[in-house]
Amino acid sequence: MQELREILTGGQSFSWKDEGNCFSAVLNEKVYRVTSEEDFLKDPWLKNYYDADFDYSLARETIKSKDGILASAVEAFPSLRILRQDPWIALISFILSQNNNIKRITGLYNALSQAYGHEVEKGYYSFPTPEELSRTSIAELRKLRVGFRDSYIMDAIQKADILKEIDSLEYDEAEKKLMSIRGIGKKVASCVLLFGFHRMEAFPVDVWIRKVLEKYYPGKGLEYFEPYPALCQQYLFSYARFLKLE
DNA sequence: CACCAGGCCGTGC
DNA sequence: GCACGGCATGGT
Repeated sequence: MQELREILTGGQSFSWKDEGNCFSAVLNEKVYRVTSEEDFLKDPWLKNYYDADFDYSLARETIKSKDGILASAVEAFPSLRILRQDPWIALISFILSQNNNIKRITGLYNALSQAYGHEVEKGYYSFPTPEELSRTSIAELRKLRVGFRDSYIMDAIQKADILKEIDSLEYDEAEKKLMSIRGIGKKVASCVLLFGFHRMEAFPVDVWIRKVLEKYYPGKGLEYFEPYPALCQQYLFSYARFLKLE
């Protein structure tokens, strides 16, 4: 449970709710409830979502051998991984994420689900599709307290078809395409590419990563984290928040 | 009251 | 190209 908490509610996905005795999420038109890694492995859809076929133990060994900081991060969060989320969900999630905290991002995610998604099980709402969300307006979004992100969400709805092209594009082109949506800068684009399209070459730099890089990796370029930049980034993100780096 | 949170936009240089 | 303030909201 503690292992799963960081993966499911640590800032890469906002779909999961900590129910106390399990984690639940409305995905793939149903409510999933999990308490352990095995729960992901025994369901085909969840197994893919959990990125079960990737050799994380090999990656961990490689990353651990780089330096003491990464070694400590890997030890602290041994089972960390990159979930394979839905591109649209990742897009809106990380629009909500800017200048915001994880708790409130999750709250807004749930507010959108209740308002525009559909009830899959009593009290459990799916995240709205682009079509469902297109019923909203700037005024309604403001009522849900999304703040200045309202116009960003509206533009993302308009340009949702962009997501269909991303898989066929090189990273830089895909990034540029996503950044043509209002409110999508380099950081949000990298999160969408990583968490929504599983582009493992992504390296999202947020305030926490910025602090880690300044403190522990001054002067180092991102090539230092090859061949697992995204995983290194995720380990450092969790570790920085764990340490409450100042 | 201040400052911050998985940032981005517009402006000025 | 880079630095800066503004931006909605809720928490500390």
